[in-house]
Amino acid sequence: MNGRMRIGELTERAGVTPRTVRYYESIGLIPPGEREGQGQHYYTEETLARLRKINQLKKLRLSLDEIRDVIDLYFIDPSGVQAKQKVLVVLRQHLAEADQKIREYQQFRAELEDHIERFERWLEEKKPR
Amino acid sequence: MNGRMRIGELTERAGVTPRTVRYYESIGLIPPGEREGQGQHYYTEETLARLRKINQLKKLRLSLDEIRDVIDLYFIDPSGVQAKQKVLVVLRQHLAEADQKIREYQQFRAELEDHIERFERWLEEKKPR
DNA sequence: TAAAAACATTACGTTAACGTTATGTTTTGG
DNA sequence: CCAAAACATAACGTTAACGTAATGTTTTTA
Repeated sequence: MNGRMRIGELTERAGVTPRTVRYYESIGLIPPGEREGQGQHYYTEETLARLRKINQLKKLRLSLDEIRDVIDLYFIDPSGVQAKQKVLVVLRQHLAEADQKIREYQQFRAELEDHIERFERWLEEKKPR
Repeated sequence: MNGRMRIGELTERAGVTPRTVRYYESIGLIPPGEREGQGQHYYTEETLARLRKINQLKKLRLSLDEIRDVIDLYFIDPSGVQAKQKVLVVLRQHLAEADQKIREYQQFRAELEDHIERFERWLEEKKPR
């Protein structure tokens, strides 16, 4: 009933797979589950909370790298102000990148139309029979 | 002089690296250079022409897979009509995909702005000093 | 107490088109 | 003829976030 759980409960409650938990441990996104000697790992409610926060941030399309840069703030400063300020910076970057991508694709699109027209004209000229 | 050359001349004239030539050979984009017994490979003018045509198609942003589907036509049908017709189909697909990408990024962009606004308002409310 | 769950660990696979060592062989120029 | 180019081959690296075996151990349950 308390906050001590094995990976099965953790993953079920967090909505992730064991593979994901272990991967996050391996990259330092969440603390490694404690273990008694060898054998299985035990996790806490705080780790569960971390996983849920990570999932929220993933929905905002933050990468795991970006999440790692802000996740601790959520637990150091419970008000969430500092974390959200930092996330906001990232979101603005993403916005700029999205704008850039849109411009690139529009540019590519224009070139494509140009090529297509050229091809069509070339084929028209070749085929007047 | 004639059309018999080793990889050095081939790559220099085609504007690619030896690695690229060997990679293309390995995926069947160009015929393997002939060799006498063991040792070095010799290439022909036609292979050079193929490489140049491949480069042209790459400028149109065709993938190597897509190029493989059309490259032979350029040498089977010297008029180029069939090849260009096939390329045209690919270009139109790319156009559709570009449009799709643009829509996706615009959607993402809109969501981002939404999130950003939310964050800004949340931070405003928290900080009324 | 023995079989069934659950868990742990290792490692390959996923996309595209080569770049970059590392090492060994062949050809060429003086 | 020998050193310097040029060439050949094999194999790892590159991006992100895990999925998916394969195999072995621990915990739970009947």
